[in-house]
Amino acid sequence: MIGMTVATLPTTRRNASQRRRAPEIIEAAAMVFAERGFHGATTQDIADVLGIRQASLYYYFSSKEAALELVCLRGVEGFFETGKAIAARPESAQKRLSLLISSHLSPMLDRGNFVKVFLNERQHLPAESRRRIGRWSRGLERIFEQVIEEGVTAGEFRAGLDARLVTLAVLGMCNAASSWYLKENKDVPAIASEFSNLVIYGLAIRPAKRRPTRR
Amino acid sequence: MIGMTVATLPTTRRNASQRRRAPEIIEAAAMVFAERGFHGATTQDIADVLGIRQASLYYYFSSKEAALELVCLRGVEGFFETGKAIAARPESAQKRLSLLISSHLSPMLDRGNFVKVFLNERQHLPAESRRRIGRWSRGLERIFEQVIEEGVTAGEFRAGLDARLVTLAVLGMCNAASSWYLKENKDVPAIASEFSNLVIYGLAIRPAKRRPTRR
DNA sequence: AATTCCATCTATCGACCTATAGAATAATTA
DNA sequence: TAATTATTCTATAGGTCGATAGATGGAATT
Repeated sequence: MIGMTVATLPTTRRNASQRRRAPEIIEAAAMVFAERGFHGATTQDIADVLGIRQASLYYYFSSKEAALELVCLRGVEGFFETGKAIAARPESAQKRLSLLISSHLSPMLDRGNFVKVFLNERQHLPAESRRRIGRWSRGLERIFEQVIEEGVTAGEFRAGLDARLVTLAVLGMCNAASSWYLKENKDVPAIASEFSNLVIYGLAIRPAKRRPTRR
Repeated sequence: MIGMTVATLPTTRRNASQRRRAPEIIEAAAMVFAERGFHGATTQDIADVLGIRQASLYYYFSSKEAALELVCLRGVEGFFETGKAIAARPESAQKRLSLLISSHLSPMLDRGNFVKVFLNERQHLPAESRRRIGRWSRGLERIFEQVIEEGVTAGEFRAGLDARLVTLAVLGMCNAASSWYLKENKDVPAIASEFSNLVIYGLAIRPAKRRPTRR
């Protein structure tokens, strides 16, 4: 359309990544939203982090809500896919649940703010994108739930447990980490290991009855 | 005190509860804050719930932040005291931890919105009241942590577990319930029972090794 | 060198929201 | 019933914030 010479796109068309600073801008938004919450944060706050003017942000996103959506998308991305891959492995339910816990915790290392914003602020997304993103997280819940049920039918886990409640317990436990892992001095593998032990032993069939160590 | 006959306060001084609707107003605030978050909610939203004018609210609280503080106070009240009482009982650590979990979950029945607001919105309190309220919740964490440590030294729980991480796991698990217990169709005793089992079995010393049921 | 494009800037509008002042009404007490 | 007190109202000030329009300067392209 513009600047065409002869054929289609003969010259080294500058189709290179437009908005080069986009990742930096969205990271700043994640940081500010994580710290103050979506409604508590102002676009001015984001601009301050970047050292640019408030209005300049609108070159990178069309609205504050759009920025939230970008942050939330990076906050969920990968969770469902890796979860699905782990659930499909040919290993014991114990092993798979343990891996699910690890992989659920690991994104906190490199994109903790994104995950935190997704967890706490997704309710403020406009209806449409909220539903879209909500599907991902319900999908992930189903993955956990199913592995737990498989563990029960395989005889690895206690019969009679409520897989739904256990799922909510495990996810609640893991997700809470996003709110304290910066303050506490614990590294992700240590957290994953402690949580896995708690859950795996907690669900396991107890081999023999034994009265609580008196004395 | 009230209804004295002769001496001080000759007439039936109307020292009765001023601001009669105060509990109703603060409940409406809790509901709105729980639903939209502190900054996402407007005083108009609260007034709409009550069917009064926005400005009339200021007869009941001096600022929106003051309303948040009132809600948060009811959201934490009792947790620390009952926790302390349970921890002091002369029972096994298992039993006490189990009771701590139950009692931590039960306020969701009658004041779920207050608890939810405390958990999610306390960060937006003015610095002073945030610190004051923060002390309560750190106190509660210490109670859990100590009971867990006592369980280890008593030989009820696995040696080598990280009591701090387990505390954060248990509280994360329980607190998450405030965000889903209305949607999920689970009653509080069922949740408490499932969570207790998970945690108590998860921490318990396993009586015997047993390889995962192959086939 | 001229042109086009990218990124950021200045300036500002309009909407929304908290909080105050003071009038008006309802309830209670003397 | 009159006086007093409690509650809600109207009106609006004052501030903040998101978003738009259009200008500016620099970099890349031709």
